[in-house]
Amino acid sequence: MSFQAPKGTFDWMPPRSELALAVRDAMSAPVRRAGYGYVETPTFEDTALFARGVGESTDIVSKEMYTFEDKGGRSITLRPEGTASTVRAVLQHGLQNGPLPAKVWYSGSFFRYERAQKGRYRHFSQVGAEALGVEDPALDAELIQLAAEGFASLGLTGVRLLLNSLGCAACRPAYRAALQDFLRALDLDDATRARVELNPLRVLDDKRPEVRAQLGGAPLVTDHLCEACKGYHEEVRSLLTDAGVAFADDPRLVRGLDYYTRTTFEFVHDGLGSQSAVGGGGRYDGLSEMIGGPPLPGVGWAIGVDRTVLALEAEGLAAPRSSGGVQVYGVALGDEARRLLFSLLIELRRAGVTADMAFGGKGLKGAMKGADRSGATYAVIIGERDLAAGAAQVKDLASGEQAAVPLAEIVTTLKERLTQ
RNA sequence: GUGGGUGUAGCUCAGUUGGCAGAGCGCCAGGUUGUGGUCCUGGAUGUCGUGGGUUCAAGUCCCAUCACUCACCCCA
Repeated sequence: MSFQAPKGTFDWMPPRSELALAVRDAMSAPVRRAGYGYVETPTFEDTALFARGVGESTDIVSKEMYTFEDKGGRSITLRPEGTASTVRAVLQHGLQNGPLPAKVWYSGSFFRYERAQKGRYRHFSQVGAEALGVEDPALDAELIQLAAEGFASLGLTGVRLLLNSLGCAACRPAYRAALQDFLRALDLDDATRARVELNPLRVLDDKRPEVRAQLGGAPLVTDHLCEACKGYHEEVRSLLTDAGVAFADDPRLVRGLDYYTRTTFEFVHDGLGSQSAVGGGGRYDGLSEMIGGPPLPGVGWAIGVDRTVLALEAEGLAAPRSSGGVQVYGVALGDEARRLLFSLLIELRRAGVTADMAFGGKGLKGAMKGADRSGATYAVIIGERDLAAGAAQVKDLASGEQAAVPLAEIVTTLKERLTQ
C-alpha cells in the first residue's frame, strides 16, 4: 500500500481511540450540564474571517494556515481554531438578539500547517465552549470551573491552571507601550524584534534561555491594569477560590491569538513532551467587532483532545477500557444454526447486551478462539444437537462452565447474568 | 522554516571485518471432525523507505531523496 496519512497527521485506531472518545465525552459533559448548546460549523471558512478574527500578527495566520482557492475563486482556509467560526455563526444566526449569554460548545477537527512533534500535529481535535453577549466575571469563572471539572472527571491530577489578565482596550495600550520600551532595549534576534513591534506580549512567552534571561525586569500586565480590569480579575479569582478550583497567578501568561482581553488562562500538564498546554482560553471582548459584528463580549476555551489523551497516558490512566469489546460472542455450527444465531444476536443487542459472532466460516476451534479474543464474558454455542433440542450452550468463558439453555430463554438469561 | 535521531515481517527489534533475510510476539493451520485460554507441531508474510554509486558480491560502504520521530520557533 503506497498511501499513508498525510505528513504531520495521524490516525486514531482501536483500542487507543477509545481514549479520544472518552476525552470528548468527559470535556463536553460538564458544559452540557451547564446549559451550553451544541454548534457545528464548517471545517473551512472564508480566509478573511481568520485573518481578521485571529489576527494578522499571529503565527497562525502568518504562516500556519491551510489556505487554498476553491473553484469559484474564493480564498478558503481550513479552520485553525474554533472561536472565530463560532462567533461568526452566532452573529450570522442572530443569537446575540436572543437571551444572553449565548452559551455554546463544539467539538471537531482543526488544522495548522506546522512541523509535527509530540502533542502537535497538522490535524488535531478540540472540544471548545464559548459564552457570548455578557461581561460577567461569573461567566469566566463558570467556564474555567467546567473545564477543571472535565479534567478531574477523567481522573487527571497533574493538570494545573494558570491565570492572568491581559487588560482591556483602556489599559492595555499603555502597558503594551511600556513593554515595547523595555523589549526594544534588549539584545534580540531579528524575528523577535519584529515580534516586539507586532505583538510584544508574545515575547514574554519565549522559551529560549537567552531570551528568558533578559525578561527578568519586564513590566507586568498586572501592574498596569485599570481599576475596572483589576476589580473584574479579583472577582474571577475569588469565585474560583470559592468554587475550590486551584489556580496559580501567572503574570507572564499570554496567548497566541490577538483577540484576548482581560481573563486569560491555560491548563498545563507536564506529560506532553515539549508542549505544555492541554487547553486554554480567555475573554475576547473585541472579537465580534473585529469581524464586522456589533459589540459582543465573549469568553471561552478550547481543550486539545489529543493532548489530553497524552496527559492521561502520562498519568497511567490509559487503562484499556471496553475498547469495542462485547459481552457475548456467538459460535454456530452449520448453516441453520448460523441463521438462528444471527437473529439471536440482533435480539440480544436490542435488549442492551453487546454481542458479536464468528464470521468467515471458521471451524469450531477457530470460532472459540475468536470468542476468547473478543473478551466476551459468555459464548453462545449452537450446533446441530442443540438445534434439535431447541437449546443453545451458554459458556462462561472465564470459568469454562457450560450449560444448555432453552432458546426462548437465552436473551433473558444472559441479560440477567450480565447485570448481576 | 531550522537542528538531532531513526527507517529490516502486522508489531518490537537483531543482523559481526560487505558473503543464502532472522528472532520474539502476533496471524493462519494442525495436534483435538462439538469447544477458547496453557502446551506441542507446522505454515504464510519482506521493494531491507526510495533512487543512484562503489564492489565478483551491499541490509551493511558512499551520495541523493522521501518518510517517521524528537526538539527549536509557535501553539491545543
